[in-house]
Amino acid sequence: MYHPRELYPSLGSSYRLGPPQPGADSSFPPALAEGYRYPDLNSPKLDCFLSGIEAVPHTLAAPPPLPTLPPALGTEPAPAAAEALHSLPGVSLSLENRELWKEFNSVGTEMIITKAGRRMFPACRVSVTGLDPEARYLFLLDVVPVDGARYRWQGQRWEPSGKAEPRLPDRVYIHPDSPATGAHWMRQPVSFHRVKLTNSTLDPHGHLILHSMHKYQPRVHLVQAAQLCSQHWGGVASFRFPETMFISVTAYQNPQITQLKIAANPFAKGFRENGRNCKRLVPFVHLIIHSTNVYQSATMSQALCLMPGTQW
DNA sequence: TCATCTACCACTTTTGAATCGA
DNA sequence: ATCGATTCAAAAGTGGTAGATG
Repeated sequence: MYHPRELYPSLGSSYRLGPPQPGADSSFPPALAEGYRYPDLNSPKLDCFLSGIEAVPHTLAAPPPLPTLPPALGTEPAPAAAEALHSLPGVSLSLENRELWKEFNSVGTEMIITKAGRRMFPACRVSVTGLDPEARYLFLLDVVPVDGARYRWQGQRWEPSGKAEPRLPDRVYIHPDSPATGAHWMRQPVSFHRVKLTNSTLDPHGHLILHSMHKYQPRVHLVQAAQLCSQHWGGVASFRFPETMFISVTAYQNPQITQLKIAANPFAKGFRENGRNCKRLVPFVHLIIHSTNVYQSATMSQALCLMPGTQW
């Protein structure tokens, strides 16, 4: 498996999202840095959806609805950080591959969904601090609609094009390490790269079911509990990161997203250079791939925007 | 006619079993 | 007998594309 550090050595090992420390880089506002906690997400509600564990061990029934999310992709300011009613005091989450997400979000992230299930790229990868090293926790991820609209690619940008499809039965992905001790979760970043998205409403594999051409927001939930089916919860905290919003598609609409995926995803190397599959790869992206120095001096989106005479 | 979806392709990475040597 | 390193084939994950679908 790959790691952002391997893809972008210049970015370092993590991207702090917590409130800036004195003297630290203050380019990230605290509200954005903190993620977001949902005030009405509490233990009893989570208890009900965790009772749905059946044949698919890592997929659950619907989580409770959460407060209104920003309606636009990457254009709204981050919500102010809010403490959950039954939160885990002192616990904070940071998005490890935040810079990569920001690159995609600046263009308008799209995620392919297929009948068989498709992984997310970038994947949600988070670091957690403030857990009780001895206590046991569950790490969950779900994806919820951002608004009530269906979207259409209009050649240059995404625009609402009608009412959203009826909301599908929500599913929750449980990180396979769950339950594990706080020490385990804090030891290294927690990756949800195995999460798969599908548009099959009858999906039997436990993938997260989405509508195509709709805008979604991943959420990460942390639950203190000794077992998956525990009836006793020590606390719950939920987080979302605005830069991880995306529009689900069955085929990429924005060519810039295609180029970013090809450039950043190791599995798409076959489309980068040489070989049959490099037809659509533009020259400047070749430059980005082959020259670490070029990428270090400009972000991917900057490079794409600066590409002279490039037709997308 | 058009937008969207599906199946298949070639390519790359990941995974795990088998093998070997210390 | 055990352990770690290496090798290799199969499985899984990519975007592109042609054709199907509504």
